[in-house]
Amino acid sequence: MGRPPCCVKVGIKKGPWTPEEDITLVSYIQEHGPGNWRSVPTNTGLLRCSKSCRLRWTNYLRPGIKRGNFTPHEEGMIVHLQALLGNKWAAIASYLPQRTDNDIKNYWNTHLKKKLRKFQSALEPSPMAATDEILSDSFNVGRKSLDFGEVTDTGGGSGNVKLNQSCSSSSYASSTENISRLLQGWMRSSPKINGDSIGSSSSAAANCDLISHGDDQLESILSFGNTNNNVTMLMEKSSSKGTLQDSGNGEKLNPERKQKAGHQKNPNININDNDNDNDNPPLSFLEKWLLDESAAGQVEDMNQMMELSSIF
DNA sequence: AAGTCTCGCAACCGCACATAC
DNA sequence: TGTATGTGCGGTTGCGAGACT
Repeated sequence: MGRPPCCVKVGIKKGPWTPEEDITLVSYIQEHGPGNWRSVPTNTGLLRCSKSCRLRWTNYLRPGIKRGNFTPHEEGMIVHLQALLGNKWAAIASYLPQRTDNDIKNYWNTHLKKKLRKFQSALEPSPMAATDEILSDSFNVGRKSLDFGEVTDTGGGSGNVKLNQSCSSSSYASSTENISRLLQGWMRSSPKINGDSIGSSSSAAANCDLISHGDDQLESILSFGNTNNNVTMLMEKSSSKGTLQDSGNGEKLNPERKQKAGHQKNPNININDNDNDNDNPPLSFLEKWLLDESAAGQVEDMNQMMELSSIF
């Protein structure tokens, strides 16, 4: 017996959300909090299915969502994490609390994947390599940093880069941003809504406690791209608290799915709060590695980049 | 100026997983 | 134990805007 649809399709509205629908949804969530999505359409009168309401909230209306340009540092983190975790967008998004998995997924598919592919073909020109493409592209292997968008070296040897992208929010996006902004105060004053907590430095890394690993750990991570996405190697070295378990046979890796009690999105957040109530818990090795400007912000080492991009 | 093409993003779809009964 | 239900996730699609011819 197949799983029934999440909602009766008849009379369900599809397509883009209107500002009025957004306001209705936000007002309801302000009053009742996120969750119990099944009841949202009936209680609000929205002609949307529950999944659509949840998606609209988590991907667009949820407070704290950052839209627009991805910074070079964010790009670097995404590249690293994608090489490390594969297409586990929710897990990757847990490291970028202001970005949604959908945003990251879209950005990867439309920008980063393309650029990494070009980068790889520039480094490993095959007989069939599209030479014209390489020549015409602004990508330059000899440059100090990857050309993610229009990256300009600010000089001074600092390694800082400026990113000039032409991303722009639509006027409608602006209106929903305003809706989100209206919610900021509510989020601050209301009891913690675990699934939507943002800005915490604790994240999925809390699940894979990699603190206190040495250079060999880094070596494992860096060579990850050549291991057919088998996380076992990495996790073998982690402590017993590690909950990322990938048998290398496609078994679900995402720690969120192991922590769905209470129907919380991103349960990784605050997952170790019982151990340490400090608002700024020590960064795990992985987090330190990811947040390290020299590693994630500019990707200086071309050989390292080769390994990361070898998954393509 | 008009038609066509390309690209980016919001939203949808189907499946997987957890839980309640 | 099996079924129903709720939710999360990743892949894909379709539309609109801008670029191009």
